[in-house]
Amino acid sequence: MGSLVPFQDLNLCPEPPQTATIPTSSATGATTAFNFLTPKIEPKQEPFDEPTPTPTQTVHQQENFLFSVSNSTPDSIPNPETTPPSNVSSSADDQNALYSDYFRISELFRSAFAKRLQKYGDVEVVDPDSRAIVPVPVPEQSQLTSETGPTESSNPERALSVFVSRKKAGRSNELVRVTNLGFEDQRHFRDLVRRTRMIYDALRILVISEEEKRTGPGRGRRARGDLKAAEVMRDRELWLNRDKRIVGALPGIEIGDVFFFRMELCVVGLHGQVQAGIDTLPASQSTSGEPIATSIIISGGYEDDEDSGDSIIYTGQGGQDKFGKQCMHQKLEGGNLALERSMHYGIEVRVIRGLKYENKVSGKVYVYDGLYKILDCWFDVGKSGFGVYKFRLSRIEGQPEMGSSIMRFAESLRTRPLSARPTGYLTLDISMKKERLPIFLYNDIDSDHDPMYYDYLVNTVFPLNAFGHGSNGTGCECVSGCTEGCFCAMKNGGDFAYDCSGILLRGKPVIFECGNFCQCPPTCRNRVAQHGLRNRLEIFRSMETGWGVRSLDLIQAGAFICEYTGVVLTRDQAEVFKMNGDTLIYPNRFSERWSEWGDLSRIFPEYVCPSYPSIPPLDFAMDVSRLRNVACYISHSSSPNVLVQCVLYDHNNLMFPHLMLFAMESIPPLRELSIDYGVADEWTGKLSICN
DNA sequence: GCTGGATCAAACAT
DNA sequence: CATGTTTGATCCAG
Repeated sequence: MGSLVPFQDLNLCPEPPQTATIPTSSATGATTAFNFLTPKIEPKQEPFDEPTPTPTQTVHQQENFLFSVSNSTPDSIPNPETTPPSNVSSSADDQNALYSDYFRISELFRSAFAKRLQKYGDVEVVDPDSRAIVPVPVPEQSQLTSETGPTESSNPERALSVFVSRKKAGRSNELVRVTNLGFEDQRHFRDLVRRTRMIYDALRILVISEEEKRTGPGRGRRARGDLKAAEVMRDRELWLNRDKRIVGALPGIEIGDVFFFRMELCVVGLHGQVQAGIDTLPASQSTSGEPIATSIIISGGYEDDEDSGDSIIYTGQGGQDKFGKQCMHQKLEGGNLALERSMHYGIEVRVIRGLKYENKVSGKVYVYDGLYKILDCWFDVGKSGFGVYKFRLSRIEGQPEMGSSIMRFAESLRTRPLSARPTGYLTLDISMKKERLPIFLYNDIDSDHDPMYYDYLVNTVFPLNAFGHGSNGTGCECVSGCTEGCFCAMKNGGDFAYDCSGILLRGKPVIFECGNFCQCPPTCRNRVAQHGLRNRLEIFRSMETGWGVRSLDLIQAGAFICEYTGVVLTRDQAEVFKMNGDTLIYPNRFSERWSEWGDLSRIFPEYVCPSYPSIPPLDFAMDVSRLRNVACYISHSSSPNVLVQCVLYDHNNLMFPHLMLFAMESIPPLRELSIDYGVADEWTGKLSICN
């Protein structure tokens, strides 16, 4: 173990392609087997060429060499990433207009939601009066209003205040259930939710950092970025699911999704109350004049709750003083009445659990745990001696495992891995203590030990001449840590790339972290990726993706995950290695997901986008044949949850940046990580056809 | 349309 | 760090 193995002896493609099954119906989109112990992609065109547009590529299966990429006519398979939904508009001009507006979420959602549901999904209007669920067609979508946005502001400082207009729209009173979404629609809504949450996070962090800039660091009360971001998005009608009151599952939201703020739940429409635990269609808006409950949050605020996972005894609301002590009897009104009525009509409720989580300084994280039926309702005397309403809820069967129990399980894995999972671990640290946190290797499905046979490479190996290029003495002199406007901040375009807790604010062509030539301490906020792992990772074996990577910790959106390491080869060197059949990575192929992260200018044109210096295209390859790190086992997805960001810190040669991986969304524990390797998307479909 | 009350927040002070 | 305090935003009922 741990010794170098000649590449001839390596079995890089141990699995026949037939066993590399590609999921075709998973709601998470296509996480496919693209890493280096699973089928190898052999590009036909020159590796250093610009990546060809994905719609023109398809993948064919070959006899002994697995797969190859070849060109085909562009019209073969439309790429959902670049092709606007075909059923949304008819004329070419409309298509173009829609495409250019693709990222304007509100319009997209309004049109896509109404029309897509009409075409693919069943929308049922829930009618309590008839005690039946009646399918009805979705009303014709109203004309898109083209708003004239606020006048452009050339001053970035003013950008935030410009966001807020005074237009408000309430929630809809139409009670609806969404079912039978096709794969494409699931993926569409998933991307929509993902983009919405990304905007929310970017805005939230922006508000906090702008406020900090104004008042100075650590002075006064911190701005409530969670509230402000939601307000801005509501004014811009960027909240999801406001035009329909959805009962049951929400399109684009999966069981196990984790949210960091209550307002985030409002923004995506999972739960519309800022503080209240029971969300309802209010009596005043219900056709029957009765309130109907749609979702609840169980968060530990009521002493009479009893939560055993699949079954819950949930206490109604009310009867508490301002400190949360029961001080009077509850009444059968509002949310309590709504839960009773939902039980009466057999309407299921979404359940969200609020959990304390160590990574979060205060407050809670919120996990969507799926749908529950209300079985029973009674009036009881609570622990404090006052009357409370109680509801017995039971989880509907056949749903994926609860996110909250996965989080509990991950917690036990972190502390006592061997007692939580006695068998299956091949090693409890494949990095052999080279990383600052151990990386588990786990396989409970076959006898493959392959990752054990490589030396672990914690830092990328650069060519010697990488350090020769103008790298002498260019650093800051901030002895007590970098501040706004310092030398290193200017190198990054005036702003640091990270917030104070190391969250990536905004993707850039390259980030200049402080390094050897800087006077600042290791704790400087401009040093993030160079410090290595912050989350405990695990390489695991799966039926779907061969080897994959997941985290035992909850990863916050924008957080650093790990570096993608290897031995950097120049173009000439790569030619030689390629002939050896070595496994090479071509960084210029990675899809540039960093450009999406934190970029508000696509949504808010008045938000002035700082201009970045152009950097030379990535013109190197990386050898991972013998030395590699955990990143090499991350699977490919065309709708990934991890992005690649170039970072420099130990040298200043723009030709050879570090490839650093950051989370594109909140990633729950034990959910597989994925990168967009930039390979053709269609081979997902092709492979499933071939198989 | 306005207003006030209720509400299983979130951040900070103690 | 558990508990209290402060500042909130939204929704709904009247």
